[in-house]
Amino acid sequence: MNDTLDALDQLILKELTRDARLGWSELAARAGVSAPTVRDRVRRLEDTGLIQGFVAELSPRALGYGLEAIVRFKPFPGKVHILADRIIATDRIVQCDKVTGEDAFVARMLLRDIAELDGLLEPFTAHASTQTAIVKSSPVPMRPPPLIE
Amino acid sequence: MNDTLDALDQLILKELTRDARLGWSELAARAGVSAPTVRDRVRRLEDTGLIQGFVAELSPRALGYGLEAIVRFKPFPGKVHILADRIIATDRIVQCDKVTGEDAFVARMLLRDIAELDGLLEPFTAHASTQTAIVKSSPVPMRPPPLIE
DNA sequence: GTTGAAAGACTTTAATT
DNA sequence: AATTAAAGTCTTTCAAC
Repeated sequence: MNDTLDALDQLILKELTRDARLGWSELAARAGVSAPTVRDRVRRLEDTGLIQGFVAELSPRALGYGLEAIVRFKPFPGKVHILADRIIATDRIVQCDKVTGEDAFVARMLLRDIAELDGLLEPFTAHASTQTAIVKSSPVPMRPPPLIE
Repeated sequence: MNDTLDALDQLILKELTRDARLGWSELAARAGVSAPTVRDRVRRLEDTGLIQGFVAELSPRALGYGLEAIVRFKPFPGKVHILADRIIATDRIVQCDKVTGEDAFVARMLLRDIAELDGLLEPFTAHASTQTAIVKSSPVPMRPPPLIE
């Protein structure tokens, strides 16, 4: 699965999870090795799938989404599949997991304001009951997994 | 809050949310403008806070985390603050939101295997009751917000 | 697996439209 | 606000250790 991360790999991952646009030479300087070396390491980390990709993170608030909600969906009998399809097709849902238990899906939904909530959930009323919680703050904004071997 | 995104901004954001390491010249070619122009746009998008940062995404599975759990915490009276502190200090919790309702915190936790669950929740038993759901799949892995103005 | 050096490609600045 | 051109810098390849 993963051939143990040495100190260099760990340093590279730490830097790239902070700033994915760091150049090879800057990364090399911080790591105390040559540019071709870090480039090689990163390519290997990508090839093994440990680095899944490099992405820009956008601010929902700056985009006009004033609210986030956590919505739990409890599917009606026989509706699990169509519910999943609807969730995937709803682009205001920016994250969703299928989980054990009665509330089969847990989703994160973006709202311009609270007035939008009813309308956004309406398409799901035929397929599931929902429970909604409004996000008041995010004590742990998405952060990288601890690096273990 | 945000001075409307024109077609160029939108294209740039779309590309950078797919590959944050794209070079200016490649981005410029895809957008049909010059390199200094895209560089300028991206700088402005960063300055306005719309682009929060560029990060490498790591694979929890490739790091040896075979399971993910969604844990809901219902704090005991007077324990909200210490609970929040413990959550923040737990690096296996890679995301946590404080939400409305009885289950004041909703967290995403990484587990090497199911045997770890009890031990990881044990430190919280003095401060909250918990409800745990195991992630079976992720129909919507974290994706960018829809771009609106 | 890592390095150093050279060629080539990219980025950045500044002047211009 | 975007472009061009030039200077500087970074990246990449490859031979060597």
